[in-house]
Amino acid sequence: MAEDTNKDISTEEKIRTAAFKIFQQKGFAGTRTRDIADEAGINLALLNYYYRSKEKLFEIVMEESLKQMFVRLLIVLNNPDTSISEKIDTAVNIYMNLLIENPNLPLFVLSEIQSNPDKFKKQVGIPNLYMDCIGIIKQAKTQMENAGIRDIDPFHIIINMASLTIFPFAAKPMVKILSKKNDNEYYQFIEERRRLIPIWIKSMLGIKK
Amino acid sequence: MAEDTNKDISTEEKIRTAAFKIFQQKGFAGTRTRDIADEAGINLALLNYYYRSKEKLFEIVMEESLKQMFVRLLIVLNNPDTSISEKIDTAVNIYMNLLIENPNLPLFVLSEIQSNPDKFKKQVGIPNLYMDCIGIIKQAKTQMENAGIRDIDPFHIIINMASLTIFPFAAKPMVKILSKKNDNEYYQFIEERRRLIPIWIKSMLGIKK
DNA sequence: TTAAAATTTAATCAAATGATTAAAACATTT
DNA sequence: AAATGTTTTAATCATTTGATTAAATTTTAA
Repeated sequence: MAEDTNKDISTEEKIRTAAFKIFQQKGFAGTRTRDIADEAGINLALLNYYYRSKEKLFEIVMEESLKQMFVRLLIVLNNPDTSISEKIDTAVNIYMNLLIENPNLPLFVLSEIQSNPDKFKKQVGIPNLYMDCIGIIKQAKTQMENAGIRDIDPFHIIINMASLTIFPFAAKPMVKILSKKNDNEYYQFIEERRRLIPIWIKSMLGIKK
Repeated sequence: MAEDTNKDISTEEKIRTAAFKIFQQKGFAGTRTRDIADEAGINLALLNYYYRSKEKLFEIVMEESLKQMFVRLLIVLNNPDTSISEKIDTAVNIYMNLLIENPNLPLFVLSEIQSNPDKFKKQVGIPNLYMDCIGIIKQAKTQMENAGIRDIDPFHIIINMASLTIFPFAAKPMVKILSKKNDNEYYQFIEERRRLIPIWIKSMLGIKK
């Protein structure tokens, strides 16, 4: 049962917020609508009154989660006025901020796709992403050639940035256990990475500064 | 329903194999014991006859999955007769092999821990891992100092290797969609990474060869 | 071959869970 | 205030699902 603050927050919004929290934590199959109702502090029937079904509510959470995963990033990467180096700095920073606020987000999205691959083939938003990605890759390629950067598929670089940034969040409990770090130390470790990842990526590319 | 081959494979083993496949794909909550029974081609009651409960069977799968995730790696990293450079090469290779055979393994382990963190705090095997990890870090530190490698927490390097290697598998469907690769092209991409990741890691460390 | 043990099956149970319903409480409009 | 529309509640339904049972079948041992 969540705290009963803020009467001014609508029931609909309370359910939405609770659904984000519980779905991202437990996944679709592991979430009971009663968990969401409890977390939101509302009667179970209200969930179906406002959102019709568990599936419908889940779709809203998933669609918004997918957007969060990509929208900010694509804006940065699509900006034609920034150099590769600047793109790397900004992209890592905004991703770090996103993940610090939503640590469960990537594992939620990825494992829902894994457990039900067909369902997400046609997921809204994804088709557009491909076109954007093509553009970025092309732009990166020419920029990299112009800067005399050693020949490498730019898609590897995007995956490397995502890997180095996202994985430590996806593996948070594992990382904490293996390194015997408490929450503060873990986030200190993350902040070190915020500084280091752009350096690493650039050293991979052979960029000096 | 799976193929009914090999009468010589015991029912117990058929259930075990099916449980690995389904649990790793769908997770604990998303798996119905009937799914496992169907996949194994056996009567549902046999699952409980041999393994007593869904939980018991899951624990076996999870324990073995955790072992797979670490055992091979720790043997490589703990070998005191190899240089950092050799350790990196071997570790990436064995992990790639593991992941190509079990692409769903990392996401399964990580998301089960995420959805039920308390349950795995005391998981067998994990406590020993910490001690091993300490040893590796220490050895790496002295080796890195001796080799004049720039000062960096060796734990970052371990996390970087894991990130660059594991993430593209955890995000396989995403990677395939975003890059419009079919399965062959995806695995070609993975094989490129098998070659590139050790190079990248070494370039992060300032190792030339 | 026969008796005992192990394995397998079909049928069923009980609890969990997504969803609905009808009535109650509350808010808004006239 | 009365009527009307909206939101909330408690109770209940129907399905799914993990587990059990008792009988049937197969295997093993004597």
